[in-house]
Amino acid sequence: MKTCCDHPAHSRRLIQTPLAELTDQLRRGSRKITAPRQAILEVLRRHQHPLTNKEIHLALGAEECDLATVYRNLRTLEEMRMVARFDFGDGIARYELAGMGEEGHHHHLVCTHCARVVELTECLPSQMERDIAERHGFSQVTHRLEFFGTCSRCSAAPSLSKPG
Amino acid sequence: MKTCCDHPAHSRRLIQTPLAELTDQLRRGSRKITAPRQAILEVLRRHQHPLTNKEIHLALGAEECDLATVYRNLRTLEEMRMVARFDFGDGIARYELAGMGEEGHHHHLVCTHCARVVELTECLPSQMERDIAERHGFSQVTHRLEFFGTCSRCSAAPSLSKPG
DNA sequence: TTGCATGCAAATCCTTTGCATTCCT
DNA sequence: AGGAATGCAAAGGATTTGCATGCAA
Repeated sequence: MKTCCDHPAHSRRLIQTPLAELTDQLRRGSRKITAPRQAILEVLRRHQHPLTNKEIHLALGAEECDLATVYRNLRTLEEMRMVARFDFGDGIARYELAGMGEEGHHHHLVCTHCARVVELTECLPSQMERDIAERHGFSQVTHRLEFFGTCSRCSAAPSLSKPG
Repeated sequence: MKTCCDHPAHSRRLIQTPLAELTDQLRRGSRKITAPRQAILEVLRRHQHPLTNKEIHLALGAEECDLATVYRNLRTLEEMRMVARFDFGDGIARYELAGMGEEGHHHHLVCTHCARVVELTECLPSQMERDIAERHGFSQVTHRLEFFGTCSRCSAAPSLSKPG
């Protein structure tokens, strides 16, 4: 499988939306194209696996902006649906560049020992969400689904494994 | 449907494991039967829908113990699998008394406007988890699944709805 | 008796916010 | 120009932890 970056702990198919298209989305949302914003989008484009605010901030390197700006922008980008937020159960928000519509939707399998993350293509049976919405009179129903377990490396050497 | 308490925002089937059985589980886990511990279990038994640490602490009433003790106990109970922790995406842990084994496993449908919570009986296709585990060489795979949407009351009067 | 559990207070960590300033559009 | 975005510092809120004391086994 083609991997998104050097990080051996992650593997997923590449989306690689051109930066120009991302800035267009900002424009269409009446958001200003600022240096921090572009830098953050570049980081997300380079590392297409779930990143925390802190990790994004670190990855900015020379393009560094304030950590608060990272938080503010990720929130904005989430509202604009340009990024997707994931919850791995540790109380820390993680973000990924969102694919267009349905194509982008996916879930993860997370190793609870070494934090290795595998992107999954599987999802719920398509009618399940609709059934649940209808049965309980809810609208605009979405879901959050993540899998957790122990990866092969960690079951082999429980204490030796390190992320990456 | 039989409801677990007066709270109109929640409805679920009752489990009502006897307190004696719960304290037995503590004993089997070599945990001491203390007043705070029993009081917390009583609260969880009375309100069988997801509660935050703070809510549990409030519900203790006269049996009040320190909030830190609530946190410590919920963590312990989670490790012992006596309670299940849920993530509703707001960064606050919520707990429910766990049913025995498979029977207890369930998911929720949460209204993102008024926080109404509906317990669901639906779950993933039973082989899906096994397939994913096998395909990626993971063991002991579990999952977290929650649904979010707008309940009928909130779509009718978006701004008037209040929890409960 | 013996250590696990608790209370209290302080510390952590993630995240948000107020405000003056900067800078896209 | 004018409003949105940023930097900086401080605040907020959930959760954890150190330590002396208390209590179940």
